[in-house]
Amino acid sequence: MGTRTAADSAAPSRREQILREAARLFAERGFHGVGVDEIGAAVGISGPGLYRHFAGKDAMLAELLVGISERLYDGGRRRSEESAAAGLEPAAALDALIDGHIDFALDDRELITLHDRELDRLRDAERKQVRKLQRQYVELWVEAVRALYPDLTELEARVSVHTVFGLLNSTPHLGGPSSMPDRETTAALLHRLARGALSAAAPGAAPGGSGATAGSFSVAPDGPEVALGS
Amino acid sequence: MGTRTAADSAAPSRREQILREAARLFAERGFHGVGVDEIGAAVGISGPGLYRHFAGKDAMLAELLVGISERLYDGGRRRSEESAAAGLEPAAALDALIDGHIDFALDDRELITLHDRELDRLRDAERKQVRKLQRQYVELWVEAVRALYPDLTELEARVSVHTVFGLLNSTPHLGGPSSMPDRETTAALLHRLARGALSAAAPGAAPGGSGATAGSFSVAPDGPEVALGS
DNA sequence: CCTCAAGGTTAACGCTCACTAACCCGGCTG
DNA sequence: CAGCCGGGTTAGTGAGCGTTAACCTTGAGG
Repeated sequence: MGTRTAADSAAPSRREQILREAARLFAERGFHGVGVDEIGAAVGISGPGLYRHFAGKDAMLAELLVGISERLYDGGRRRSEESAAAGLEPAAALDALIDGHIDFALDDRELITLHDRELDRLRDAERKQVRKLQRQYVELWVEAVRALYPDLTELEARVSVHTVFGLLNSTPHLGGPSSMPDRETTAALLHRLARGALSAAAPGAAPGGSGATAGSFSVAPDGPEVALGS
Repeated sequence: MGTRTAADSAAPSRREQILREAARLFAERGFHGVGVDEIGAAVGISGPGLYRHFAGKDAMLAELLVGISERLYDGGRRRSEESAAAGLEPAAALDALIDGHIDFALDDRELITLHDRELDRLRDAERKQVRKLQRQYVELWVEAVRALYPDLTELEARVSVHTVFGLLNSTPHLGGPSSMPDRETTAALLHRLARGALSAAAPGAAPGGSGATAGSFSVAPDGPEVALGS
């Protein structure tokens, strides 16, 4: 391993600078669409100078993707543990997960893009590592969702969680800030969308956990509330 | 362009065979990750034989992407027009759009993957064409959504539609049929999730944002009673 | 039978691009 | 001052790959 763990956050430290620029370029034009010379140029050095910091182009991608998955999973686990420790109700625990993911999706849109676009360019070892972290992250969500909506089957919960990831991860497609409300408003909207989707996942048409906390569902002041009964 | 319109559906006609295999391979390993020799091998001919049918590798991708966007938009427009002609209520019109998109997402998962992964590999002309079709398709949805939820601002509706696309288009990430219910069940679940998300888009109560109590976010209790299927 | 076109084949070319080799230089440290 | 070493540099190399060239086969038509 490198002698350097990712501890220094104060100084951008070249290495991190390279990673940041590489992430941006990879997300913009794809892993194969970016040459090492470009990455070098983006940080002021030229071409093969990168090999003083990384074993190769693949290594950069690997470090990026593993880092992303770790950040996502660790963040999710931390939040889940905090929720459990604080004895929060299931709805609040799920909200914490959602907010964490939204922060990530809004702050690191490029990483989101990379994460599900270039996974298969990795070597077997690293790809398995990333997949494992992804599975664990999904597991956190599935547990949180099923705690709130116990009527969901395992499979339904899993599919729902995946699609909600798709929903939240669509931020890169939203275009520049010109076509998006300000950050806080967007985050709130994303949160409502995600919660709305999950609350409708149960086939019974009666969303809302029958569990301990069925209470907190109040809303829709001017809700359209279509009586859709055809 | 080609003298051949897409009329012959009876005979796979080599050309379409090539397109189908190319789509599969591109989706699997990315445009740059697939060589022409592989595409040729997939249809039983080898390498440069493809150039009897296409001007180049780019041309295959272009035809695929333009075809996808056209199919999506045309299908959506047809359904919208039918809904309007039949005098259906807004909810039913939106349901029609959702079902159309779900059919597409379930039947042509690879095309979905290509559609938002390799768009930037196109020449300016074709990329603009695809983007235009995409915009028009989004417009259909935005109109349908706002007809049903008039309280949504234009921006909110647009963002919500994009995220719902992200939700529906996440089917490729769901893994094989082993990790998915049967088609009909999955379609119904996706429909509920999409409707649930959209029904929660309107800013209900406190946009307290990140914060505070999670409960204030929640969602209309009786969400979409999906009138699906029949 | 000759021709012609459609649809293949293999060989080769040329370019891009990741990576290596060889060299260089400034700043610590002994 | 010597000497190492981290971090650059430029030139070169070799593989991969899209594309072209030249040639071959088959079947239909006058």
